[in-house]
Amino acid sequence: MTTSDRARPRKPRADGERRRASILREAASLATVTGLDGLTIGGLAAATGMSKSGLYAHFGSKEELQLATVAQARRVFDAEVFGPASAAQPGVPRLVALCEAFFAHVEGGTFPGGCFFVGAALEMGTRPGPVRDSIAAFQDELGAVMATAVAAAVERGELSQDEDPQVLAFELNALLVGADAAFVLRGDPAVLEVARAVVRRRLTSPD
Amino acid sequence: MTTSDRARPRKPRADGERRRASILREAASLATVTGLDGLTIGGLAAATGMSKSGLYAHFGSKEELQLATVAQARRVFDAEVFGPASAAQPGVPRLVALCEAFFAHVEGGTFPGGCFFVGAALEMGTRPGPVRDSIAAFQDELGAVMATAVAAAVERGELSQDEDPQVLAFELNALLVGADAAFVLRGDPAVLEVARAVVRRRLTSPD
DNA sequence: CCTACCGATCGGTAGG
DNA sequence: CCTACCGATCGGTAGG
Repeated sequence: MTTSDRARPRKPRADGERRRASILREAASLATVTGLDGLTIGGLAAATGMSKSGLYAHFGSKEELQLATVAQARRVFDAEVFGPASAAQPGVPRLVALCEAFFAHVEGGTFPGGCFFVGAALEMGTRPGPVRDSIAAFQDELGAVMATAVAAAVERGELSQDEDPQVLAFELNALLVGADAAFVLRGDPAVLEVARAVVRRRLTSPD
Repeated sequence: MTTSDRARPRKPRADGERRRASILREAASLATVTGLDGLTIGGLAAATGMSKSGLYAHFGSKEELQLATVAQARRVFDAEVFGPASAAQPGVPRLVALCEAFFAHVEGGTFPGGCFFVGAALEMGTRPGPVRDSIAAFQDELGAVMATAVAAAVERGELSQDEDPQVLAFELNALLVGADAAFVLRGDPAVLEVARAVVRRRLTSPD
């Protein structure tokens, strides 16, 4: 608490924040190709035109960089998937919007390697630590959002009373993961069209 | 074609073949944790008690090692999944057997990182080359096996005439991939039980 | 944020 | 199959 704390109240390191954000956008993209572990300080330095030690000034260690990259990917997912979904009516419309937004997110090429969290889940699943925990926390949230939307749909009579929220959430999640994996491997948007049709039929015809 | 070719017709380098096979079993296991790219000559040497140059004597290059590792994983998948499936009756029984064998393969812990090909598809999808091609070829085969079994089930009247083999094959594949991803991340067999129930319901109740 | 550097490990080779 | 080695790159640090 020095006097200088109040002397310059505006834009404290605003450039540094912007720089950090642009580094993390690059990091999240890179990680969908190389993996979170294959994301290298030197490689990221080259991609951003910085020196390695410049990156260490921002992130301190590789693990901190990985965690910041996961947080960045989460912000992107919020903006491109959760956002559009929460704008839709609760119940089936929200479930459909969530899946459609996911497919658009994957197809739109935000990340070259498809959904960040699908790749990260497979890569980090067997590697205990804070990075894996942050991926698992995201998956828990996604599952909870889906299960909540399913429960709302059941309450509104849009889905059968027999529908188990956890089970249908698993089914839908699997369709997203399966579509992402197939699209990344083939690069063919047709698989996303198939996935869209399956989601719509599953949510709009009788169980 | 020298005389020695016929002088020792039995067990030509049988020890070398056995050694190679045991190296590849270790390589396939390791790769489900580290990834095919994170599979390192030095790391595999340490895991097998060999020197790095000993591995180069067997495989020549890292890419050759990766291709041989994919081939090994394929042999395991044949033995543990395709084998049991082909022993079942064509149609729905074979589809169910294929999925059940897959879940048992994942749950049984053959590989610490779950299904080799799920992780490999996500990892190699954005990295063109012969290794990715071999992964894609496997996925094509799995899809074809499933679509063929669906078509047989439709012909036998076990599934609705409206069922599109390609679409249902995609659905089932997604359930396998989604179950593998969730099981690897959580380590909880309960997700496989959910997946089994979904598969059975999808294949035994009216569409 | 930089240059310059550290020990460790990478894929791969020489020579046996 | 081994030891011994190559240049390149890894994560990270010193000092500015």
